[in-house]
Amino acid sequence: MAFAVLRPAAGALCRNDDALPASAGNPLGLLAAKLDLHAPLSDVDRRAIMGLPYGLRTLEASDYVVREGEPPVECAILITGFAYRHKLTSGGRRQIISLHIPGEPLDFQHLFLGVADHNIQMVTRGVVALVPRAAFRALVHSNPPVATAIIASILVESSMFREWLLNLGQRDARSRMAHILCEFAMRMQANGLEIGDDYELPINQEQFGDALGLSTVHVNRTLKLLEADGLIVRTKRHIAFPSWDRIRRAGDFNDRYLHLRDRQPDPEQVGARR
Amino acid sequence: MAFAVLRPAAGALCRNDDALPASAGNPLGLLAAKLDLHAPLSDVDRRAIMGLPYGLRTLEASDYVVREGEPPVECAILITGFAYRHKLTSGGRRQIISLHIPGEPLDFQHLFLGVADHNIQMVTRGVVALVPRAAFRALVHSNPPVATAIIASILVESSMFREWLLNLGQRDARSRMAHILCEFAMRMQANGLEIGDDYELPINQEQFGDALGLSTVHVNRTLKLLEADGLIVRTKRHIAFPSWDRIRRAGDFNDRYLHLRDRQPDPEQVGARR
DNA sequence: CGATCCTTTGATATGCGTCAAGCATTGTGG
DNA sequence: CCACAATGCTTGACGCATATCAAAGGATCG
Repeated sequence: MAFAVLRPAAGALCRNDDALPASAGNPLGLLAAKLDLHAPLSDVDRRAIMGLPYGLRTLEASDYVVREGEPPVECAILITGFAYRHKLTSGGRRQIISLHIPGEPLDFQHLFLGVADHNIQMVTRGVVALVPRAAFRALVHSNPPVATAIIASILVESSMFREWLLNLGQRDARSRMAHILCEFAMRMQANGLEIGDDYELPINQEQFGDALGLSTVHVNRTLKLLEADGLIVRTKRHIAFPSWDRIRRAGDFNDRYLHLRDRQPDPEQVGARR
Repeated sequence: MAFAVLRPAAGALCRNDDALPASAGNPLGLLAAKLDLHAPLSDVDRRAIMGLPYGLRTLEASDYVVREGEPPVECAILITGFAYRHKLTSGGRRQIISLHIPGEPLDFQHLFLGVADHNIQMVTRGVVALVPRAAFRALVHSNPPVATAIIASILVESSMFREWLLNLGQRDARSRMAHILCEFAMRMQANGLEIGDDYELPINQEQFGDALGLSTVHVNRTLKLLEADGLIVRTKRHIAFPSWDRIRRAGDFNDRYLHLRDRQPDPEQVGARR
């Protein structure tokens, strides 16, 4: 599904039919906040990000944002809703690679590549901001603090891929599932999105299975196992953790790989002019 | 194992006890060649890379290059020998994340992060060039073509992590193994390292198992299965493919994710000044 | 030329997949 | 507002791919 390119004047806001978060006079403010998590940005840097040209687009559940094999042109930022990244085997089996929450850039992984090597699809209905890729690349080449933040965000995402590899390759179903539940909760919280003691998992059990490398049936059984063990409480897709410490241990979850506490020092101080 | 920082004058060559490839008057030439695979570099750019300050160090098999939890300071480039990236569960199970061949940068994944989130260890004895991380970061911030190549190389590595996720999550042992054998052969070849019709797999079966998420026993059985099916011929650790097409199909191997044929256009032409 | 590491093989166990069917929930159109 | 379709969840029975345990050969190297 190729979508038309909307490219309004820089900084202009295209209101759309979906409600946007109150915080966002400019929806790219969400991205600026997210990038600031990885490397501190000055007001000037933030303005540079929010000054990027963009268009808003509402997508339905299961709409494609990126399709494998196509050349990336627009770089999508998720504003509302959830999305996921996946790859398919030639036999049609699907592996979900990552799950994305509002504010996250969806396509930095293709920023400097010529062809998309995986798909990105909406989990739910939502809004994305489409920024011409060239604008981001120009920023990377001209604004060192923003470049640092963008690259750090790419690297943190890669780190998450690595942790998922460990998860798939070495942990059993129970631990694997607990791990991802922890990761999701922690990321929601770090991005200021968790509302109370529980959160709603936006995916169904089939999708969960494709993220975990498990069959749907086994996902169901493992969920019930975690529940029976008192590690989670479920109502529909809402998950609560009676004890963070217990679920954390069950999932062998150590948040180091999310790099939430190692913001880079200001790049002004790390240039090689020693 | 923290190692002392060697930092000779820029461009100076520290001859070491190990034989270096004939091509390399300057061992960083290997890196320049590798980066040029991802984005075209001019002679000036190449010289900028080869002008980076570095120190050479010979490491023994199983020596650590990077250790999880430590702050990255030096950025290692593999000059000779093989290395691998891995993570451990708290229970001590090891997942190998990637396997590295001469010429490859080992630590770009930590270039803009404050703490290492995984380990890198030598598979064999070999030589690494250690470049101060700040020097690479300065280059990223000052030299757009080189920045493009470095970031592209990071992104291709991430793409490989994604493919490995698909491999671990969705393919059975036979296909998974065939896939990695294909990948390794293709990368060796793309980097000008394959010598004939066969190549030597530098790892033992236990390590292979940890890369595939399989037990050592099952690695052995799967190797013999591939052999019995005529997909590979083995003598010790040497692997040959009687038919590239058959092993490729068995491994569901499509090299798109390696991005060998989509070098970026010269970044001079992609700035956002439209 | 013994010690160590690596590979190979057999026997047995198990975690998870697959198949199949029923149940619950949600949305939709008459 | 009800009926029914579509989608997602749950459960049982069974099979298989892969793990684990154990031990015997090779290879390699000081």
